[in-house]
Amino acid sequence: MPLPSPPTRPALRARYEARRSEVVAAAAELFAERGYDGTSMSELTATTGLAAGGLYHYIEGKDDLLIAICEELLEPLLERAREITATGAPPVEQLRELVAAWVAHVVAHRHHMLVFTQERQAIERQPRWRHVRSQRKAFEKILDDLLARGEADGSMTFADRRLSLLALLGMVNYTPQWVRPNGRLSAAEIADGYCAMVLGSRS
Amino acid sequence: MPLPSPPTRPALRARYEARRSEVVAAAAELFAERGYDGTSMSELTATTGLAAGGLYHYIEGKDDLLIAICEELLEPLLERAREITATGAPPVEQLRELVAAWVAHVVAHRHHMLVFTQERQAIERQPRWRHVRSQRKAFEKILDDLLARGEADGSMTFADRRLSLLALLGMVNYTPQWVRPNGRLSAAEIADGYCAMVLGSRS
DNA sequence: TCGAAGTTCGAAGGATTGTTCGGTTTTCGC
DNA sequence: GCGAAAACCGAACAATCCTTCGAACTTCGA
Repeated sequence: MPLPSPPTRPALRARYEARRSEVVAAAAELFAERGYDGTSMSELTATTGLAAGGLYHYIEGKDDLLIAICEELLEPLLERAREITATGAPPVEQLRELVAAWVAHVVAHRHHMLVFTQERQAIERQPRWRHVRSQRKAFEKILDDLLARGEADGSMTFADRRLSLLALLGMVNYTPQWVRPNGRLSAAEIADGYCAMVLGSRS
Repeated sequence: MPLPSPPTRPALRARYEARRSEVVAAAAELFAERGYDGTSMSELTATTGLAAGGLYHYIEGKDDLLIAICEELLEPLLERAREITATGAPPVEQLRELVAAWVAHVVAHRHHMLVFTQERQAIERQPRWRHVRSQRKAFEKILDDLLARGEADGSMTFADRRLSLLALLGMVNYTPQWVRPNGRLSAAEIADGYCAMVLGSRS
């Protein structure tokens, strides 16, 4: 079952998708602030300017928004990660590049990320959540493989590689909870700091 | 407004508190699994065995449970942190001790911790949430002061002390999302790994 | 054993929520 | 400018959900 009424005329398709993305962005901001279950559809109609009926022109339901937020967040990140690991650069350089892109992405899409990390239970009770899960798993595997290659060629040393991976995930996932736009540290500085801790601070 | 009917007879007080704590524990497990707003009171009556009316004998309302979970989690942790920092031991040793106690606490109370970290929005919309906030702030200040003392006496080195603090918070807060009872790593091993990363892995 | 305090029940109420649907207005292609 | 597709409205619906309340049952102290 696709969207309630996706336009068939190609010329209108772009406008439709843009408007839908606006709705998803508004939902991300609201969900990040009040929580998924804590946000009512009437709050969403208020911030989008659309009435109830108009809103459902762009989404299948409230669940749909949650999945859309996660996919909008994970898809470009996963693609960038695959680009970086395909360069053939040394593992340490790849890691620095990947963490930099990752942190920048997380900071730029704070609201999406907050929903992704804070609404795990709400996401997991959706029927379509398995796709989100597979995307997250794929990203974590890219990271783990990268650390494994660095460990194998001796350019990285870990007391416990899996723990270092989990620690890195923890640091980055926590970032949107404290980072502010125009904050003291840039995304690149934050990423550098994280890499230093994971790699043992021997630059 | 205290609880609906706290028993005045001292002999019954203990039984009452114990039963209440059971209810809070059951709520913590449910909230951790399904989310606060995603859990209905009827699910709570099902797992506690109490009917609706009996349940409200021990709690003021659903909000009360959320606050109780946070306080049961933070109070003993904060007390332990104060004990450790009052010993006068060298900062590095105090940090190792504190992180070990912290991780052990987080692992032992996974469900409470998951509610505390995942239901931030639900907590912040409660009227009584300021007490929880002050306890969290107090704990973070203890940690920050400890790092500051270590930096001051030269026993610790940070590229950016605040970033190291936030990274540590991220690692530990993320732990309950992946840790399993009887998992591969003990709480002490996890804590050691975290300390090594924050302190620069020069043991 | 008696009376009171404590505990539990479960149906009912009041409020909110996500979603639908018929109709109206706007926009686009020709 | 005409007709159809698209966009939008908003009242109404069905389903939950949290909480209350009066009554019944159990336990304790004397």
